[in-house]
Parts: sequence; structure tokens; C-alpha cells
Amino acid sequence: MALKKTSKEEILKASIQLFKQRGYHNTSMANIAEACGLIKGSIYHHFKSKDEIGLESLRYIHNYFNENIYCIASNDKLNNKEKLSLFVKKTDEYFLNSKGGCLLGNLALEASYENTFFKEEIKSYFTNWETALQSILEEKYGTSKSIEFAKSYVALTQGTIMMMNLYDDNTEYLEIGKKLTALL
Amino acid sequence: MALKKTSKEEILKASIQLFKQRGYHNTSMANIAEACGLIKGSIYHHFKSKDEIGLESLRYIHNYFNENIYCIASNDKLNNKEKLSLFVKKTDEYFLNSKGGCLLGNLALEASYENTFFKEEIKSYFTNWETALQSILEEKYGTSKSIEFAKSYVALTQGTIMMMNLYDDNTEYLEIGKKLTALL
Amino acid sequence: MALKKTSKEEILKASIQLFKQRGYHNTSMANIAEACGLIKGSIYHHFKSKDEIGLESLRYIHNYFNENIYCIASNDKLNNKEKLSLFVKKTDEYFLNSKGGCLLGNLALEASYENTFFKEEIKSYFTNWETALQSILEEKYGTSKSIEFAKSYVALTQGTIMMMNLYDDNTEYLEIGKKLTALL
Amino acid sequence: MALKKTSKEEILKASIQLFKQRGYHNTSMANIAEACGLIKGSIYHHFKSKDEIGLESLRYIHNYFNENIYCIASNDKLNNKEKLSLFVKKTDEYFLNSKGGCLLGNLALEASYENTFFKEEIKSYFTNWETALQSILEEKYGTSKSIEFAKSYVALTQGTIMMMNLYDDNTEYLEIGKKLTALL
DNA sequence: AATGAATGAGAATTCATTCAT
DNA sequence: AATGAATGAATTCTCATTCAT
Repeated sequence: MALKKTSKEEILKASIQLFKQRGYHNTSMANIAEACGLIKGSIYHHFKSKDEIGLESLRYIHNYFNENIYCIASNDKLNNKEKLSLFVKKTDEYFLNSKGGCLLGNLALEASYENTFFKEEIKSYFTNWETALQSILEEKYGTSKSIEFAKSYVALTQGTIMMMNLYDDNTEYLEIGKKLTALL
Repeated sequence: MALKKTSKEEILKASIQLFKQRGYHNTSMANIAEACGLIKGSIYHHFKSKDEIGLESLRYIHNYFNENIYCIASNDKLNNKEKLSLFVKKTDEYFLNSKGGCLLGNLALEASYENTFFKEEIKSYFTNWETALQSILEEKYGTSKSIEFAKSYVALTQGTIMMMNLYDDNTEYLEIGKKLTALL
Repeated sequence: MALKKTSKEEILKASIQLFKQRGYHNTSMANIAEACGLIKGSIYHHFKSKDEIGLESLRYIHNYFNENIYCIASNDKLNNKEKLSLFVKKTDEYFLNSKGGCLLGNLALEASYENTFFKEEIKSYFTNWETALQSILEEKYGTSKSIEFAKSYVALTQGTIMMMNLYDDNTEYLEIGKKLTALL
Repeated sequence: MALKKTSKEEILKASIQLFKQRGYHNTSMANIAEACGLIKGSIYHHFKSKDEIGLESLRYIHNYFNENIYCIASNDKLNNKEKLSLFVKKTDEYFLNSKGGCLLGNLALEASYENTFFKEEIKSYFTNWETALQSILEEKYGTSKSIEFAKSYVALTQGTIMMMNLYDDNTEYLEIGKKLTALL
């Protein structure tokens, strides 16, 4: 009855939270609708399928990382040491404040089975992450070493977030960043 | 000792494979039955519910690690260097040959939401893993350092398996073990 | 007199086309809106309900036949032979140029189930058709024979239109009119 | 709770009846289930989709005509006059006793839009009908005349069934057969 | 007049589970 | 042990309709 003017972004934010905590397949349209104060069918006014919500959720987060974190690597006003330090700071900020871990990491296995769009989006997110880090490390370590560091850091971060979530405990997490920062 | 009753074990093996690749919620009883050459209803002769299959799947793998890998830490016939080297070798063997990554890691987020039994089983698996490694490193590095190494290694392994799965590429994976082995 | 209010008529025309091709129940308000370049809700400014559109669609076509074809039977300026020939000519013109067959014939079964208004409108359309034809044939053939001819012609026309649509082929169609014309 | 052992054929028969009377799109799985004394989901034990039920319904009737009516044309024990008379008798028997008209005719327009399988099945049904009739008339009338008669008879039958249904009145129907029989 | 957001009912379909045979 | 039939709840999605702006 009452018109509520729910925006696409609100739905995405609610969905992201649910996907992170419950997983993709264990989150129903009814769950999403409820979280938005709508009824099931109303979601379809904004998105044409659950898969569309899923994909746009992945893109929303990917985009956040592009615009707030990965972009640091190409910021001309900072030197590499400053870049790395800011990169780590922003990454930590994000993961320590967002309940439920890393959306793209969480959906990496579960949701990308038989969904090429999801898989490609997730791969691209991680590739961008690695590439950004590598470009910061390149000058000091050369290509192959910096690629190795970048890959290790991303994998370690993902593994640590998984553990952090499982044990509901942040204490380990901050150490990773410190070690990475120490590289420059 | 490994499970002996063939049919039950067959169902578990099929289920584990499916859970790893499709995720828990995206695997239906029909999927499992089909993979076993049975029909849905027949599964209930062996397991009371899907959750029981899930839990027993987790336990089956956890048990495998206990009996084949974690136990190495308490093998009196080996010194620590040998233990670590064997531990890594067996771990690598397992993950490089099993399609779909780490069951317990994959289900860590998706399936443990609102399922305490799953969550506790998964936590216990990872805790055992860390404890085993730590006990091998303890002598040389002392408690706090060895705990740190153990946690890092487990997290890095999980993160790397995630990437290995996503990109369908093993090449990075072997490096982790090498680094760990180098510690002793 | 033909409807004058443009928008309403446009919606009717679009609806008629859709109903003929997709059937009544397989045509949604969204389909109609899209065909008119409107959004679903806007249709309700012109019509109270889908059923109203359905009924007015039937009436629109019925009205067209009344004013352009059935009226020929009572045109004092023509003799029966001329009437019949014109009647057939106009009928052929209509059905050969309108894609999707006969609206009232197409909806006769599908849409008149549990909808008395539709059913009565459709019956009245066919009754008028038969009555008009019969009145033209009456003088030469007498009541019972002319009724029989009229009914046969209408049924044959409907059956032929059905086949014409199904096979997407007009060639048979024209023969019916020729035979009818030959009666006078 | 109670096991009822519903056969595929029972579901088909119920579906055919519903499709004939309500149309394809206006018949829901719930309608079908109710007619069979089942609940919605149970139908999927026997058929994998509504479209499958639709297609098998068409085939079921087509098959009935093949085995009981169209086959008369190739019955070596009868002469053409006997064949035609039996053909008409059997056709009449079927349509006068089956409530709701001709399934394939009724669905010809409504259900074959965007469903090639339906459309091909329906075309094949009518083509077989015409071919059977034509082969009976061929000897006496030659190819082109017998094709024309066959097509006319099929179209007239379909049109008449439509009217018979609409007006809920059989009286006209029997005349068609008589006229056809009179041809030989 | 038109739009965009929302609704509630109902569509097709899937799911885990039960149980007589 | 296994099967085939059935269930009831839940899932994704569509539909006709309403209404504030």
C-alpha cells in the first residue's frame, strides 16, 4: 500500500550482506525481500532475476575495490611505499568492518559452478587485485618476484578472512598487512 | 579406520565430490542419488537426512586428515624435519589430486550458517591442522612463533586452494609447501 | 461509427493483434503495454481491466463486421446477387489482410470458458454473420436451406482460417468464397 | 499419505479434458493435479514440465486417430465406399462423445505460438487426416479433386466443431459426415 | 495521461522427506 | 536395500491491479 521508493542500491546492499553470510544458494528472494521490507515479487521491479542480483552484487563490490583500493596503484601523487601502506590500510578497513568476509571469495566456489558470468567476474576481481599489488612491488622486486608476492598476499588474505569468519576472531588478520607493508 | 560398509561410503564419496564442486545448498538429494545410480528415496536407507550426509561428509574428510596427515605430528619414528616434510608431501598429494578443493574450506561459510554442527566440525578440522603443524615447529620456534607459522600456513593453503580452483591452475600451489618445509 | 478516442483505439488494435496471435491468456498486460509503448500501469487509464480490453476487442471487431460486412445484407441499393458478391469480397479482404486469423474464432474456446460476456459476444458475432448471409439466400433457397448454407459457410470459413493460420498458407481460402458466390 | 498409483495415462486424460475446455494457458498444473486427486508437485513425478504434458496430450490424441480412424484408409479388407463410411462413422463417434471439441484444433492457435513442437504435432495431425481422406477419394475423383475435398472436409469439420462447442449444440454436426459419405 | 513502485495472488518447478510395496 | 509414488513446503518468477507522484 505505502510507496517506499526502494532503490536498486538498497536491494544490492541487503543482498550482498545476505550472500556473504548465508551463501548464494541459501539466500532466497524472500530473504532479500524481507531484508528490504518488500514482498518477494517486488524485487523483480528492480532486477529481472536472482542471478542478475548476484552478478550486480559482485560488480558492486568489485567496483568499490576498483575505485577505492586498486586505483591507489596508479595514483601519481604517491610513491610506492606510500601506495602500499595506503593499499593495506584501505583493505584492512574494508574487511575489518564488513561482517561476513569477502563476497567474491565466499561465492568463488559455491556460486560460480555452472555460472560463467559469476566466475569471470570473480576471476577478474582477484586478477585486478593481484595486478594492482604487483605494479606497486614491481620497481623494487622485478616482475616475477612481485607477481609471486602479490599472489601470495591475495591468497593469504582470502584464507585469513575465511578463518576470521569461521572463528569470529580478527586478531590474526592484521598481521598479514603488516608483513606486506614491510616489503617496501 | 576407514568406513567399511560399502554403500554408505560410496554415497559419502559421491556427496563429497558434489558438495565440493556445487556447494552444499546447490547439491540436491536427487543430484546425490543420480551420482550413486540410485533414486532419491533410496538414500534415506543409509542416511536420515541431507544434513546427516553433510556432517558425515565433513567427518569423513576430517577423519582422513587425522589418520593420514595430522597423525604424522605424533609419529615417534620421525624427527621434526622428516615430519614436516612428510606432512607437506601428504597434504600436497591430497589437494593436488582431489578435484574441487577443500571440502571443509568450501563449506566453511556457505553451509555453517545456522548449522552449529557443521561449524564445529569445520573449526575442529582446522584447529587440528594448526595444532599438528604447531607441534612440529614448536621445538625450533617456540610456542607463539610456531602458532603463528601454523595459522599462516593453513590460511595460505586455503586461500591458494581457492585460487587454484577458481583459475583451474595448480602452478602456484606447490610453492606454499616448499616454503613451509624450508622452515626446518 | 468507429471509435474516435485515439489512444483507446490504439490499445485495442494492439491488443487484438496480440490476442489473435498469442491467445487471450497468453497475452499479458505487459505484452499489451509494450506493444503500445506504454508501461503496464498506464493501460489502466483507458481500461478498467484485462477483461474489459478483451470484451472491447471482441466488440470492436464485431462492430467492424456489422458496419462493413453484415450491413450489406440490408443495403436496399443492391440485389441479392450483388449483395452476396460484395459480402464475400469484403470478408475475403478482411481475412486475407489480417494476420492471425479471426479474433472471435480464436477466442471462441480459450477465452469464453467461465466468461459469459465473452461467450455471448462471440455467439452474437457468429449469429449475426449467419443471419446476414441467410437473408441474402432466403429468396432463392427458402428458410431452411438458406440457414443450412449460411451455417456451413461460416463454419467452413472458420475452419479454413484455422488451417490457413496453422500452415501459413492462403491458397485454399479463396475457394470458399467462390463456391458461396456461385450459389446465386 | 495414501499411495494412489496414478498412471501417466490418467494424468494425460485429465489434462486433455482440461486443455480442451479451458485452453492450454488457462489450465494450471494445480488444475491438472486437482483433476487427478494429486497435489501440484506430484505431477512432476510423471512428467517433467507442463509443456511435456501438452505435447504428450497432443500425441495421445493424434495416436488415437492414427490407430482408430486414419488407419481405415489403408485397410485392405474394405472398399473405398466402406472405408469412407467407416471413417465418417468413427470420426462422428469421437467428436460427438468427447466434450470440449477437438484438442488439436483448440490448441492450434493458442498453444502453438512460440512452441514449434506443438505446432508441428498439430500440423502433422491435420495433414494425416487430409491424406487419409484423400487416399479414399483418389480412385473416384483423381488427385487434385480429392485433395480439395479432403481439405474442405477437414476444415468444415473443425469449423463445425467450433460452432458446436460455442452453441453447445450438435445438430448441425452430423450433416457434414452425411455430405461426405454421399461423395462415394 | 503517464510513470514507477509496490502488492498479493498464483504460476511453474524443485526440494527434502515419507512410506507402501 | 531399493523403488516409485506421493507429499507439503519452499523457490523463482509472472500476473493483474493499485496508487502516490
